[in-house]
Amino acid sequence: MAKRSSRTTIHDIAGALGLNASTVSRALNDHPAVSRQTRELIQGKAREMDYQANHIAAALRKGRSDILGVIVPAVDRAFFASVIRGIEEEADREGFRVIVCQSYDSSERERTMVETLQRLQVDGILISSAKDGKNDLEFYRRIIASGQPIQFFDNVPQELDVPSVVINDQQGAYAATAHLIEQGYQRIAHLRGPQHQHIYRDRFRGYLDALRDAGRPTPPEYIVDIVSHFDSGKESFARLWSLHPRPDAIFSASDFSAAGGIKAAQSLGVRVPEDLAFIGFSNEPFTELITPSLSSVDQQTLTMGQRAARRAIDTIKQRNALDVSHERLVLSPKIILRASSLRNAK
Amino acid sequence: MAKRSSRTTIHDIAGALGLNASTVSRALNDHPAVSRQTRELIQGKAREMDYQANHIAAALRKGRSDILGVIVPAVDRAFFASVIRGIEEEADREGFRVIVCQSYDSSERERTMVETLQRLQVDGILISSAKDGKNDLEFYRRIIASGQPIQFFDNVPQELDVPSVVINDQQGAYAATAHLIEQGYQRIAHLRGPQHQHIYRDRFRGYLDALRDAGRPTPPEYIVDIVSHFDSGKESFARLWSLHPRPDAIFSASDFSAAGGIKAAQSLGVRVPEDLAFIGFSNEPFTELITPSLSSVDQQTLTMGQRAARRAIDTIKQRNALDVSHERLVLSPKIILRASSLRNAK
DNA sequence: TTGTAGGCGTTATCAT
DNA sequence: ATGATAACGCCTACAA
Repeated sequence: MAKRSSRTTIHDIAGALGLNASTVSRALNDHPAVSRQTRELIQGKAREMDYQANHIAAALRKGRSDILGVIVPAVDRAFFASVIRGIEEEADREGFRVIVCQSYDSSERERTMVETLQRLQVDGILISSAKDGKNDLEFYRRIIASGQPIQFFDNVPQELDVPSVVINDQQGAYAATAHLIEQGYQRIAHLRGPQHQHIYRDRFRGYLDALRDAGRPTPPEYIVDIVSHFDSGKESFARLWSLHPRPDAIFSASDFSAAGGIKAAQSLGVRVPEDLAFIGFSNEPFTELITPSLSSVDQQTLTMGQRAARRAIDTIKQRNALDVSHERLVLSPKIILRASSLRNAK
Repeated sequence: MAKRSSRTTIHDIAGALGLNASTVSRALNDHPAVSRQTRELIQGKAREMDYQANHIAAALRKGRSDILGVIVPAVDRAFFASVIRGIEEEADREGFRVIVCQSYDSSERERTMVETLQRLQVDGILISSAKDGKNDLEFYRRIIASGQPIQFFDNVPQELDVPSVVINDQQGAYAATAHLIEQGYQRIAHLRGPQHQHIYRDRFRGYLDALRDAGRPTPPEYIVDIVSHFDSGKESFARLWSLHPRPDAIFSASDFSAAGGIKAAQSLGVRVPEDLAFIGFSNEPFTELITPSLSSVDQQTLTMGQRAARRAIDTIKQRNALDVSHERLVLSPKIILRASSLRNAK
């Protein structure tokens, strides 16, 4: 091993000044019990010697790392990128760093990442669980029992009673459907996401409730199963358009499928929203770029990240105090109305 | 302080087994000089006692953390999200963790993040510099001189001779423009990004070169300055469409502006690509969702991340050996042809 | 093959 | 107000 270009340590500074390392440590941490003189002397010398505190050593000693670990399925999905942004903002404010890991929606990988983060001695872990249906509840229970601060958001393993921040999918779906009804649409179809995921079950339920509350029937053929993708929307449109009577509005559990549906409709000369209205879910960035722009349900991603981080940090700091945040925080989504569902828009 | 729910350490295991901590350490690290028997005994006990290695302690001792720090302007831009994914993939393969920080395009914040990462003792730093034009070259030079492995990607501070991975913007712009020429378009305009950023200067140059090589003139009024945004594209279209003769194709340095231009064109009944063709830059995810789908220049983001990480890791591992990676790696972009620029598409 | 001892850089607890 | 000392958990010469 070549000699590491060894950084200056508090001992180096102490040596150069004929002082003790502990004094230097105190001075650098603005400890009150150090004279103004020596503090300034030390801080000056530190700058001069280009001193960089060794966070690792401090973490080892203090038993905390001031790091938050975040696990999401993938950072390149707009939803998670935005939640992470929220987490970062809040963490920053509190002097925490953030490590981001991706599970690629594999529960096994997710568990590996949890262990990795623990080895790194992160102070808290924030997780949006992998959606492969293979979550190991025992694994999570053990973590929680161990006292390790952990905070879920977005997707929470089922039947697990854990602190979490989620949005009310059902409410969002209800609002979206009710909006279509208000606009005067009569036959409202639903592109339904995979029902083994509860977020999609909730969206389906919101759709049903809104129709029921409006006294509308729900012809089963108006409910089409999709996966959240563009092509899925194209196919679904074809299927729905072959029905009699045809639907005149579609609430899609996915923006991507809605966009696919719009494109397929337009290629047949169907006018959106005059002949067929669309509203999606997630408020993906592209929704305002397509023609017509796509109405959607915003999931308050920034807020979700901020809240999740704040709760995690609170838990970390109050390890011994009242444990305030073992509840589930439910955020209200917000429907964003755009051209694809507005009859009177010019 | 309440007693930390103290994790089990190698000493605990050693105690439980009547062995020495160093033996436990060796066994856990598969050191060859430990008998099969004791190794298995120890590893079994470790599992039983739910032992989690303390990465922090090991990092302090070994002087390495196996962590890579990444600084980007913002994780919620598709470009960076994808590069990060590439970095993660490669890092993962090599047993490195990744910490992601955001500069929000503030050079000052970027410097703060660099210092934070150094305090965390990351083994290497990857940066896409903030684009506010306030990069402190001296700051970077000091880091490089200090021997800290650092690797730039995408946006590199000017006049700084550092290891970096970039794409060839000029080449991409050239190819995009040449494609429009090939398709038979005669009067090709350019939505030009802010010229204080070299990526936009390069794109402009590529555009000019392609026209020159094809023997085409370049009427100055066909060059319109934009910022990379939707509305900017709308305005630019209006400006261009008022000219005589009107352009029949537009190469935009930004996908967003191209999308804005398309929307504005369509609202006037202009047909795309028959009356006016468009090609953008960046291959943003939404490009295939809008109507017509938008041709664009793909920036090989995943590859960029992988290469940058690989080079950083190589540097880290070869601290003493031949320093292979102080060069600039230039990736070739790839033009993606879609309906917005294809005359014969159905 | 295993044990001993020292140290990575910092902070907390004594004592002075 | 400052100094001395020990300890955080791990790794690695070196010794046995």
